[in-house]
Amino acid sequence: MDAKTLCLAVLSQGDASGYEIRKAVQSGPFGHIQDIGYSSIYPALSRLLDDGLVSVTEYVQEGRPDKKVYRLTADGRMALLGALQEPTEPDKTRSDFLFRMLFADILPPSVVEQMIDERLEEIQTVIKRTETRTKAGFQSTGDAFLNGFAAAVQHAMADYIEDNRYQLVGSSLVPQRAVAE
Amino acid sequence: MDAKTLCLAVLSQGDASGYEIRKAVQSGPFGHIQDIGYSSIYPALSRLLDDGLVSVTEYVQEGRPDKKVYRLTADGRMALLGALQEPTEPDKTRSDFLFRMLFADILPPSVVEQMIDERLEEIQTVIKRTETRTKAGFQSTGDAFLNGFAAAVQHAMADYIEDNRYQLVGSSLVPQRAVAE
DNA sequence: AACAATATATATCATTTTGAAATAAATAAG
DNA sequence: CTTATTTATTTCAAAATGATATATATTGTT
Repeated sequence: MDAKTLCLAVLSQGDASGYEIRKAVQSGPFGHIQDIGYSSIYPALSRLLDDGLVSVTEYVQEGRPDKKVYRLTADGRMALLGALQEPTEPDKTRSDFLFRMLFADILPPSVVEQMIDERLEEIQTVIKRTETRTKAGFQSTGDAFLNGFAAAVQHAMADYIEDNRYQLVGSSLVPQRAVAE
Repeated sequence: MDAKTLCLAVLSQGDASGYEIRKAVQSGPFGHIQDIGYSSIYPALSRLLDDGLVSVTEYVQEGRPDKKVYRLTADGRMALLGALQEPTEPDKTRSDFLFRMLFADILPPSVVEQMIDERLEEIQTVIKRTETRTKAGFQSTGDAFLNGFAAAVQHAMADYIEDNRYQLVGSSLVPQRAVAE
């Protein structure tokens, strides 16, 4: 999703500043499937404001920039509804980890081992996060669905990696020291 | 991975033109985890050429632009090796489908149904592609690992969606016409 | 108590990436 | 015979990314 739609989506769950939108995306249900930085959020909010899809209230603060809290307008709500019904593009995954595994043959086994261990830890972290969220309860059906989805996929990944890592490291053609001979 | 590294990676498996690099990424093992368009490839190749990481041979053709076939240089091979050992950033998924499922409550059930069916079909397509690739054999250990990984994850996703779709559609709070009042 | 780290909050900039279109002919499919 | 696909590169506007700047309150650590 583009930054504008993502902002609309977050705002549909409650008013928020740009800063808070970021937090919501990072730690909320969107976290598994989207990422966004300030440099996308703030321009997006400006354009949404120009287009009348959000309104803003400025809270003067001392010590930090004034907080601008955005709220979805009726038009904004319609725009979100519209965007949600546009054709979906296929899911995409970017995996630095798998990219490297493609070259496991030419990497030192110890490096491959470490990458695998790190990836497994990452997965465990995500799994724990989904469990925490499950215990905390869900705001919507979709939220629950997504959390379960994430858990299922993460488990499948961890299982596969654990069951097949030996293929990558066991068969390496480049033992750590043999080359020098 | 950035476009340059991805080009180096493809070229490490054999010489190729920009056009062929795209094809290789689309249909090869990279396909599951990377995507790249011409508008990223060609500038990347230019920069790699400037940096001496690839060399080029131009084949004059009639009827279509001259074909420029790129080849990894020794420096290029080293650069790839280096890039592969840089710290990996966490995997990322972008899912238009899941994004929409978060809002299943406020979408017409028929629309949600259709999105789910389409997504399941997409998954089946990917599964078939992995099966084809499995039968065709693999170029490397990593290739086999990745194919199996993709298969495992796709199956997990399909299973989860099939087992839990009723949650999304059964419980819709917004029957198709109620909003207008 | 002093100090470091993190959280709050927005803005901006250069670099990359993306998606689309322009161009043009050969080849495959119907 | 006509249409669709494949081959092949280039270019452009729009969007996203990552980093940095700014400045203070709050929390955590020794």
